[in-house]
Amino acid sequence: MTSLLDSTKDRILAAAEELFARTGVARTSLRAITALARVNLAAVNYHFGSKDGLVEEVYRRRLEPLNRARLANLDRLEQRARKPSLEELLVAFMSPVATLARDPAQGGPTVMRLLGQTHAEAEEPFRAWFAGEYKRVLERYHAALCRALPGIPPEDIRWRLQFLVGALTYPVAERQLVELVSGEAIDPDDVTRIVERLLPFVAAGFRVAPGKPAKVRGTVRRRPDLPRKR
Amino acid sequence: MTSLLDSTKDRILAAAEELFARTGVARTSLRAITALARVNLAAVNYHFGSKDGLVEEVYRRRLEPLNRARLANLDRLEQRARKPSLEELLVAFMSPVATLARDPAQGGPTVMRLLGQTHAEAEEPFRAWFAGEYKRVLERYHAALCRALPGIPPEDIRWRLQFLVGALTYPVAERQLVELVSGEAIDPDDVTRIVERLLPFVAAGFRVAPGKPAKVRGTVRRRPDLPRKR
DNA sequence: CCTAAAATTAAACAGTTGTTTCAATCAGGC
DNA sequence: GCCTGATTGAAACAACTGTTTAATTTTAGG
Repeated sequence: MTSLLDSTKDRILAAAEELFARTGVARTSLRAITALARVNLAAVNYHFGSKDGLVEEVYRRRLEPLNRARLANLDRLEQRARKPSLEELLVAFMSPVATLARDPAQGGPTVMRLLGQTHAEAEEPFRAWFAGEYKRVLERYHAALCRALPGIPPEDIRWRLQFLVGALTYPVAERQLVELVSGEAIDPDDVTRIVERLLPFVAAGFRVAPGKPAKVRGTVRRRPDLPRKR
Repeated sequence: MTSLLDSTKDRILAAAEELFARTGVARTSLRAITALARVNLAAVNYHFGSKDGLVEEVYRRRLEPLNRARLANLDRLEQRARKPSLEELLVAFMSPVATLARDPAQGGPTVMRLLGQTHAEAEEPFRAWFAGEYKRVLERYHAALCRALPGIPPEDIRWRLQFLVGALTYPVAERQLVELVSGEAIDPDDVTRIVERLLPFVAAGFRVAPGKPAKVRGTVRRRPDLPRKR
């Protein structure tokens, strides 16, 4: 994975990405990173200024191409003659994730767990940048989806976009947990399969008429404080 | 939120939950917790043995009632005469989340971010317990959903359950980010609204015929390494 | 009221964290 | 060759981490 010819900077990025994805940013020390990269400890601060600088670079390296691809796909769909279908829009949004996971040079399967951690991990000011970029993408897709689904209120489409992101991010990022629960091991290349399975699911969800605010009655009963069995 | 009459143990749990949800376990120090709880530093190790012990207790306190409610709801549906509908099953699974978020005594809105962090944060051996409990719940719902949807292959239902969990967890846990992106502030009580909006979405997704393994062509183009503008 | 257990306190522990320093080494242009 | 700037190296820095100690206070039962 880490070629011996790679520069110090590249080796640090690769090692950091690997460890961030595996254990999270907070639990990963610079010493663990530099040891894995076979690089001097001070190299991180020299090349990236600080740990935060490294974190930002690690994430930016993966998120930028992802967002760029999503916007490029949308551009391509919109400059055609006929207006894009729901399925085309969903594929345009989801497929770059599969592509990233398929290409080792762009992070490969590892990058997916990294993406999942983004939401939980991100701290200011990196979070601000991330949210800004992300917002741009979601806004454009929201507009396009509204045109493709004139029958659905824009507010519902906004929520459904969030559902889509959740449904896409979770199984792809939490591979480990999903495997444990489902029993079956997940092939790294199967991010593509996940997207294929997800497509009809969310497409149907986007098209359906939104429910009127019915009451979803809660059902968690309070328990009197029983003596806890240990 | 933290009553002055609460015991030391309760105050620690409340403070820890608050900080874990806000910044994550790894980034939360015992000193930050004990300061917020207005309690001596050593109290954590005295009452919970270790930080890990505290973490486990914090999560267990919220996850146990959630899973218990989900199973109880399912029991109730299954011991009726007619077999439960898809919507009934989905409500049984989702509504406890809304109930927890509505009741401050059971964690209130804060607990939702905590749940979202569970997946990213959990470390062994706590992760093992969590995955085991979770698996039991998902297995039972999987079986029930298969009966309610005899036309859909069990494997697809398993995946769709994962999608459901993702779609439910993400917007509910990442309130902060969702707000930032969508512009509109989210009312804490609106976890109920989220569940209401999510219900028809996932119901339609569960019912639709699974797509055949069509190719979802990737669309992330590699870029030659342009000089990075700084 | 006395006493034994439970709970709280302040202080120190050893280990790890990100960062800095400064000398040593490397690279390429003249 | 030599020199200048970029890079690497080993060591130390202060700040912070979870945990432990031992003395003290509080609590409850006879």
